[in-house]
Amino acid sequence: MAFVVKSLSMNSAPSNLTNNGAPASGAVSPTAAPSSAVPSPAAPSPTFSPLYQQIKALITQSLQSGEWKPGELIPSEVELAGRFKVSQGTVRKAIDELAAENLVVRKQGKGTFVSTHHEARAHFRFLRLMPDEGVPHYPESRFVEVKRLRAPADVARLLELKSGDAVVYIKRVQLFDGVPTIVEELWLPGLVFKGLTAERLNEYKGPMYGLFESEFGTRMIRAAEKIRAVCADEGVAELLRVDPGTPLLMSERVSFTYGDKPVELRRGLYSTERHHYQNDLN
Amino acid sequence: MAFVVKSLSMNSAPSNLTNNGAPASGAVSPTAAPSSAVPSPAAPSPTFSPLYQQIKALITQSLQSGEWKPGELIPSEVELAGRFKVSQGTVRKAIDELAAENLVVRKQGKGTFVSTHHEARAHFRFLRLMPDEGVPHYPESRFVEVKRLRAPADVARLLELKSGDAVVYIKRVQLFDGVPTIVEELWLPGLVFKGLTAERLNEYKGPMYGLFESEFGTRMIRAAEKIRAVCADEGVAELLRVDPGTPLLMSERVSFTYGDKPVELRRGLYSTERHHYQNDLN
DNA sequence: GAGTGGTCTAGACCACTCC
DNA sequence: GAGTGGTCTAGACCACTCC
Repeated sequence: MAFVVKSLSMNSAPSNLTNNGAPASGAVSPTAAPSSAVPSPAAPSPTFSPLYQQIKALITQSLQSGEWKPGELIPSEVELAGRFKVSQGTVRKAIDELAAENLVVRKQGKGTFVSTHHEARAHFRFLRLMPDEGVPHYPESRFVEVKRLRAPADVARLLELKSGDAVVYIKRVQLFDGVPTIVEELWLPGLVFKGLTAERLNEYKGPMYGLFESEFGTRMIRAAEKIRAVCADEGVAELLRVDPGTPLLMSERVSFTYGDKPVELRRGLYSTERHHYQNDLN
Repeated sequence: MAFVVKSLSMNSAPSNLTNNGAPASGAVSPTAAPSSAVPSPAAPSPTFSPLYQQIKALITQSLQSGEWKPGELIPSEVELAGRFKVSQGTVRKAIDELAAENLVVRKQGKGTFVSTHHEARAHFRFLRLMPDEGVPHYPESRFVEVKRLRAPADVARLLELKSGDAVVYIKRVQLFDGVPTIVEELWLPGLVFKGLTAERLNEYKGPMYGLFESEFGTRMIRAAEKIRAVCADEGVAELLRVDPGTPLLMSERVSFTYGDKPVELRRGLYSTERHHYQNDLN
């Protein structure tokens, strides 16, 4: 891993949790008990945060620090409840939200697992281009260019870097059933993706996010995409084997890891002759 | 309303709820009680459905039937728990899911409200075209054509009608700050949208989904969209005041009401000169 | 102060997986 | 049979709204 995160001791009771909700731990009996024994704090905290949100933040830190790695089983709800000295219900509510955000996956009877990009389930969460006919599948990659350069101003701004900071630049073509369909350029922070080379990319089979997760300790957890229509210029037309002037979808995507930190800028051109961008509005 | 839904009597105890989960109502005391008094059913139901899902279905029926109308307050959790003879926690879990699906909106201290398209919050759930600069706002509509016709085969298929069934056809241009940006065609089932005329559309201010909800008892609750890039033909170019051949986004959207019933087909062409289609991948 | 949704606990039992 | 997440209950108290 390229970065270090101050690790919390998860094994000691977290004495800094603030229970500004319901009955204090251990101070309650099943029959109605006077709660006046517990002195209430001076005033309701202005930065009120429910216990389960605090637990969620602690679990997220363990995910981010790599204490529990992608694909691994995390401790059971009962065990986490014991560690954090809260009820199972509170842990459950924290994990519910993490599952809704796709950070973990629950499997009844087995346990809760850290999400990973190394599974079919995850592949189409970020790739929205679907074939008009036939079964969706993952495209083949051909890398056109991989190099390190200094971030241009617009790239630096979107990645929250300083203009001129080192970035890794990647250009590739993606093919479905041998038909070139996507041309895209990527920019990644040089510091985080030190050692990312064309060789590493060519060796690796499967989505790049799997490689980023396994080899660079960086998990993409959400992305913001802006889409426009453009015409193919000559260079792109050649790569996609279409006529210059053919209309293409243009996507600009910024992907974020933990803490809403942007760690990838991707600009793609999609041929929509035999594919379409699928979106469900819920 | 153009259709009739068999209404459930919500005021009588629903005797057909199946509690195939935990302790039977009223058969449990706080101290460990023998549960053998409750005879277990012959075998675990093959179509196992948790109680809260059954409650959710009952609430959804009340929403669909118009017993609780868009914008209105629904009964409190405590009251619903009493009606359905379940705990507040079970009602809460049912409503949690309905809120996640945007069918209802919870407001702490006030109650739970039926969602409506008559509020700023809802407007941008289906309109994803955002200005490159400035604050998002709702476009002005100019109706080009409104007529009734027989559904072509492709339209009938997507709306789950028979080819030749009556549909309402609408063509309009939408303008942001006076600049024509969207041309779209809509097809609606004739039976449901009886009486929808150019006059009604012109009188109405605000998003069409608000009109559909208030005047035709049909609420759009989700949609599936497919997006492609195309070139403007001469007719569209004139309406959008762009050069013929200009690249445009083409969206085909099918919208669904309760029960996953398709009730609108919309085909739109978007100019992305000063706007972009915004999508967040979570 | 009364009513609403929101949080938290403790405890029981179920569905499912793995041995 | 033991362990996991999933459901359900009852009850307490909190944050927020409205009067």
